[in-house]
Amino acid sequence: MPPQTRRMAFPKVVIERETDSEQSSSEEDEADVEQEEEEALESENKGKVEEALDEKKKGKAPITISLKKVCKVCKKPGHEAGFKGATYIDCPMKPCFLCKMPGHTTVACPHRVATEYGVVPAHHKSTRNALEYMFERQIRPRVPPIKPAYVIPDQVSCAVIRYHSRRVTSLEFHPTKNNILLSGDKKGQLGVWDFVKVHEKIVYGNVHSCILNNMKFKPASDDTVYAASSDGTISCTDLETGISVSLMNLNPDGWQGQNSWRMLYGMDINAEKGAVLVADNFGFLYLVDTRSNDPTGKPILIHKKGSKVVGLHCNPVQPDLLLSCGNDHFARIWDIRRIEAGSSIYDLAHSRVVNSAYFSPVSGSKILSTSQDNRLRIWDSIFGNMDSPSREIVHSHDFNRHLTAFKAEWDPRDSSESLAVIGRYISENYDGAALHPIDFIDVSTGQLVAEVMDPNITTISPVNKLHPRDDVLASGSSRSLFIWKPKEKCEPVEQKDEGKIVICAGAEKKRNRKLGDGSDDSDDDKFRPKGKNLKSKKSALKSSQYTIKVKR
DNA sequence: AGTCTATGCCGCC
DNA sequence: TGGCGGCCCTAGAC
Repeated sequence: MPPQTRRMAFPKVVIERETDSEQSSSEEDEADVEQEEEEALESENKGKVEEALDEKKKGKAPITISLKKVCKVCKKPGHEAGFKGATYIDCPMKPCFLCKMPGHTTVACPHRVATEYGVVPAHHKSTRNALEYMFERQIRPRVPPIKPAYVIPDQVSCAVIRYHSRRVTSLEFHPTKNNILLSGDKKGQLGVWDFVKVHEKIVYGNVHSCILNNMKFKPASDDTVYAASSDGTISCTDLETGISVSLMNLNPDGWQGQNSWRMLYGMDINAEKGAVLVADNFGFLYLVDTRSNDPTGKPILIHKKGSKVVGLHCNPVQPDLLLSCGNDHFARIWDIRRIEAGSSIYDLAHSRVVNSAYFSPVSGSKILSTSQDNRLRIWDSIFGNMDSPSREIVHSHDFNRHLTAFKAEWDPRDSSESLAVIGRYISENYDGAALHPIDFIDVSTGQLVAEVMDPNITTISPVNKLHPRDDVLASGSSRSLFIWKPKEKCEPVEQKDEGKIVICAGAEKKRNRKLGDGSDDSDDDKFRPKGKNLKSKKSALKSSQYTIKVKR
């Protein structure tokens, strides 16, 4: 149908109509709808129309009003993208949102249909070098041959605590007190929560003035924690007293503009050397002696100059091996005994920003990296070649703003070093609710072992930490914290052909995508799941039968 | 219910 | 090489 002109009395108002009749998806009487639209438009645009007439008198161009349905994503007519209920319809003009390849949409993406499809098999190259020789001799014997059964925390244990006023950026379990979880937020506050006593929590508000990016306990000192922040300082906080001292301040002269303001992101501790290692947003690494609180040597450029170094990790077996990752699309391995700009042992290339990279927790022989290109990568120094990843697993965690960066983390208790946990960005339509699961992935096969979700948790959970000693998962989602435990008191877990379990608490109710918050805005304790239908912790726990459903 | 926004990276010019 | 606009499912405050 060609564009029509309406109402000859207003000759220069051009209405463009939907031309693609195939797209008429609705059973409604379209003529009526269009009639209404026309009337509405007419009255709405009367002013404009008069203007148009005036302008016409002055000899100006006519106004064109489009009634075409236009895709919100690509702005082109003929199709629509966006949520239909709880299912997101991709724009066919864009590459797949999940794997980034053209030719299909997310719904049809082979990686979504079966995650193992996206796994690149391991290389079996036999190149030898000093690092591999060391791993073979010292570490290989420690790698257990048998993979134990996974214990997946699957049930929200003590619901929600919401004491942070901004989104959660960092979580850490206490090294000896099993019930204590530390949390840091975008505002720089440090929370200490006893998640068994639930109501016992402390929030230290003066530790940092902006984003608390990383924290680590001081070795052999249970109640002292270091934290690195975008305010450019390293803090050392006594958890009992809340007294915090600054180990280093990279912005002693205060704000001199964003070109000079230094922010600290990656941090780890080398216990042997008694050093805190931190890295900034300009590509530099700093070593600080924990006894003297003085920097050791000069800052060292370890990533592209001017780029953010977001992660540092010392090898659990060989603490002199340092792993760094950052915005220059690389993760790099260093020997801190001989570290200088350009002296990296390996440069692990990624196609986009690397959110995190961690050595495996037991042998330290594998590396798990999370990149903004929607892929998890496994780099295996024993069976693989560090020139390329031994596994690439397509997984939705690409989001560039508003959320804390997703980081895949190893299960610290999995001696086979194959289980990883990471939150998922893309939602799953679960009984009409769009939920964002927390994924447990067997990185040795690429299989999704479990997707953990709860209808009360409608927000994305980018921050996840598995307990080093218990079957507990802590999640940070927006401003809230969640503690998950295994479903011991519930029905036995059904397991069907794929072995892919959807774990869900109180999922009987159908809900809309937007559940709403249902809470006031105070920063008081909110020991309850979110959601309008659940007003209190008591009623929430009562109403939840914590059934398990198996996804086919 | 609608509007606004804090903000990070990427690609374009 | 730098500045600027644009984003695919944000979350929460007004």
